[in-house]
Formats: sequence, C-alpha cells, structure tokens
Amino acid sequence: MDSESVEAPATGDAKEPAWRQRAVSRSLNAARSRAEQRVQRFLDAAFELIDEKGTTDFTIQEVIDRSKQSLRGFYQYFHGKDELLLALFEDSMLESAIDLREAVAEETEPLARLRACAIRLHEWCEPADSTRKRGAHNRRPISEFSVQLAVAHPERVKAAIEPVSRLLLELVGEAATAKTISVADTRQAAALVQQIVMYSWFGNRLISDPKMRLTAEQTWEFCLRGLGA
Amino acid sequence: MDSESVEAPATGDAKEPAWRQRAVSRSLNAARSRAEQRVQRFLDAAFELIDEKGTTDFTIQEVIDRSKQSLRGFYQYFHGKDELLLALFEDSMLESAIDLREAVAEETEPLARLRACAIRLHEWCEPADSTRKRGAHNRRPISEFSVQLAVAHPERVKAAIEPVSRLLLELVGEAATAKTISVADTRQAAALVQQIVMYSWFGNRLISDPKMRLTAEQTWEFCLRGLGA
DNA sequence: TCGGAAGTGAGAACACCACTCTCCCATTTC
DNA sequence: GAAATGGGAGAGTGGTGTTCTCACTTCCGA
Repeated sequence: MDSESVEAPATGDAKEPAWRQRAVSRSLNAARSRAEQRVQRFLDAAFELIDEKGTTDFTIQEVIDRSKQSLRGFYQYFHGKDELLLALFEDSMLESAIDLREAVAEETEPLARLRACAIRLHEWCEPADSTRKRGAHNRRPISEFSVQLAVAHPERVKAAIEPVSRLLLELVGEAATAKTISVADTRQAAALVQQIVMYSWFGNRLISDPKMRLTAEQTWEFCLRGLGA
Repeated sequence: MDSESVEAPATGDAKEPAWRQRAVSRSLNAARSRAEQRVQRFLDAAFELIDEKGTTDFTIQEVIDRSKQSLRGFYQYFHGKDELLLALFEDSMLESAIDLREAVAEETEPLARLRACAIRLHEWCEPADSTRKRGAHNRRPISEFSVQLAVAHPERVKAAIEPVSRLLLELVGEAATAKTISVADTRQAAALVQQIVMYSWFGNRLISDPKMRLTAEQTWEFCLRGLGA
C-alpha cells in the first residue's frame, strides 16, 4: 500500500478495462491471452461465490479452490483481496454502462433518455430478484461493498464508475441544452443524480416496512424536480 | 450472532439511549452508576483513538490499554467491536439531534427551519476542520464506518439515526402542512432528504477536484427543488 | 468476623484470514 | 540436454477479534 504508481499501459488498446491492463501488464512478456484467461477464472470463481453466499465475505482460499488455481497465482495477478473486489466492481459498472446505453438508445427525447438511464441504473444498483435477469450475477453484495471501497480507494472507485458517470453527464448535458431542465452546473447535477439513484438502496436499508421503501420511480421523481424540470 | 433478542428495558427511563440500557442491564443488580462510568470510559478511549488516528481502525487492545480496563470487562459490556462502534454512532447521532434542534429553534418559518436543519446536518456528517468545534470529536471516521454498520446491522443503525429522522420528519411535515413544499408522502420525502444530506460526503469522495465538491448549500438547493418548493 | 458469591484484572489461548515464502515439478528455450 | 522461467501445493507468519482460565478483590449477609 505504499507508492503504488499506476503503470502506464503503453501497449493497451483503449477499449480494454483499466484494471485488466494493470493486472495483465505484470506478465506482459508471457502470452497475454493466457494471463487474461487466468484472471477471468479468478473473477468467475469470485462471482460464483458471491452469488452463492450473497455476500463478499468469501476467503481467498475459497477463490483458489473454486478456480482450481494457486494462491501464488492469485497474488501474481491481484495485489490483494481489495483489488479483486475492485475488479469485480469495475466489471459490473462496465456491463451496466453498456446496458444503460441500450436502454437510453430506445428513447429520443432528452428527458426521457435521462429518465430511462436513471430507472435502469436504479434497477442495477438495487437488484430485486424479480428484475434480475436469469443467469446474471447478483450485484447487490458488490454494491454494498463498493461503499467500503469508496472509503479506502476513492480514486479507484471513481475510475470504475466513470463509464456510468460519463453517460449521466452526457444525458444531463443534453437535457440542459434542450432547456428541459435548468441546472446551474451540469457536473454537479449529474453527480447528485448519480449518488441518489445509485445509493438509494442504502437509505432503503434503513426502512423496515417494505411498502415504504423508495422505488425507482419515486427516486426519479425527486431527482426530476431537483433538476428543475 | 445467534438469536440475540433485544432485552426489554423494563425499568429504563425513556430518555436513556437504548444501547446504554442494553449494555448496563446485564449488571443491573450491581451499582448502576459504576457500570455506566465503566462503559463511558470505553467510549471515551475509543473516541480519543479515533481522533488521533482519524479512522476506526483501532484495536480492542488499544481501547483496553487506553481505558485502563480489562479485555474481559470490555466483552462484559459490549458483545463485540461492532457494538462499540454502534454505541459511538448512536452517541454521535444523539448529540447531533440536540444540536440540530437548537439550530432549528432559531428559525420560525417552516422552510427556514427545514433548511437550517439540512445545512447543519450536512456539517455534522461532513465535518470540515474549519467548522468543527474545538474539543469536539472527529465524526468523519464514524460517519464512514456507519455505512458498513448499516449493511451489517440495519435495524440498529436505523434506531440510532431515529432522533435525526424524527426531527426531519417533523420539519418536512410542518413545511408540507404550511404548503411551502408539495410532496406526496412526507415520510419518503424526509427519508430522501436525510439520505442526500447525510451521505453527500460519500459522493464527494468520488470527486477529485475540491472546487467541484458539493457544498451544504448546493445539496440543500437540490433537495429544495426536489421537495417541490 | 467469617465465608461465599459475584466482580474484576491480567493475559494466555484460540480462530480466522489475508498474505508471504519455500520447495518442487513441468514446460519452454537455447 | 541443461538452464531458466512459470506455476502448483501448501506450510508458515502476523495481526486481530473473541473466548477462556485463574487468581485476586470487593461486597454482603450470617
């Protein structure tokens, strides 16, 4: 945890996730694809464990056993457990961003696009079992752990969320230029929407009665007015 | 962590914090005041350590040494480290609520009262060193840890926040009946305000540039519009 | 004053887990 | 064929929360 300067990804293609580049770059001399496969096996094993246990409280040993790899191999690709969780989180966010862009593409009006993004993002971050697609991973434990990561490694988390942040910023910008909302600063407005939508699950945790919990729609309504629509 | 049913505080006076009753009730037969003193020494020691280290990553041993008490005594009053942190959090929230009510009392207009509460609450939850009173404890580490507690013990955290929640609900209710805001459900509106204000520090963590971070005023502005003022 | 019960202190011991290190074997490379 | 590199297996280390043991003190009723 000392001066861990980010290694420059000299040969990376820009579409590659950042953490993947970082993890793989350590063994760049060897076959790159093989290394990526190994990394992916760790990730798959961790996802499975999270799905089964419903929490991120798995042990490294379990990941090793599940992935049929060695402890040594694990620490060759990940500096520690946090980095593995960070990778999972980054993976999740990347997948979310792709899905969100699909949802947004179905709308044309700026406000409708923003709304679609917010609603879908809410579903991603507070996955009810009913809305979760079959075969998809359970994102809730990762969502929950992300707050701890945000305290310990804010820069990393910020970078991981970036694809979603960028999309939200674009949409808020669109809506602002179309005059359908009126905000002083699009960046701050986007940041607020992001936080409210992504972490409303947190507030809901503190409400006992399920009937009283905030839905995606209600959260969006609040944001909508906050944006001065 | 098995079936830990909350013991009914049969003889408690209602102004006593819940956790204190719980911790003390285990040795109710003995002198109550002495037990409370001992509990308080643990709390003081923990607060000191948090202030010095700027984090909740102290060890139980450090609390023992600092408070000049025994490990056994610690586990006699607290079921574990989480319960100690919970107690600190509950203490903080209680103190906040008192301070917030003072701030609110200086205003008469419903909306001004709500605003005063929101601004002050924001200062409590994201304590800049400049606004922190001399001699007061550093609340940020506890704020940060509270998100973990909320994941692990939502009911406890909910109970701890309750004094603040109640105040917010009252104020939102006042403003709603005065027609200065228009919300469908006061409970949900209050919950939203609470979450946005109390945890905006979290979103700010993900913003590198200090100039871009959301201030109490800006957060309040957003809430204000969200409330349909 | 005596004696037992409860309370308390000191710290050893245990459990768990992230992380490191060493050994050894397989595959590749020259 | 020898050397080097990579990787698997697993013992070992360190830190920390938690429990347990035992001896000492205090309190209270007989």
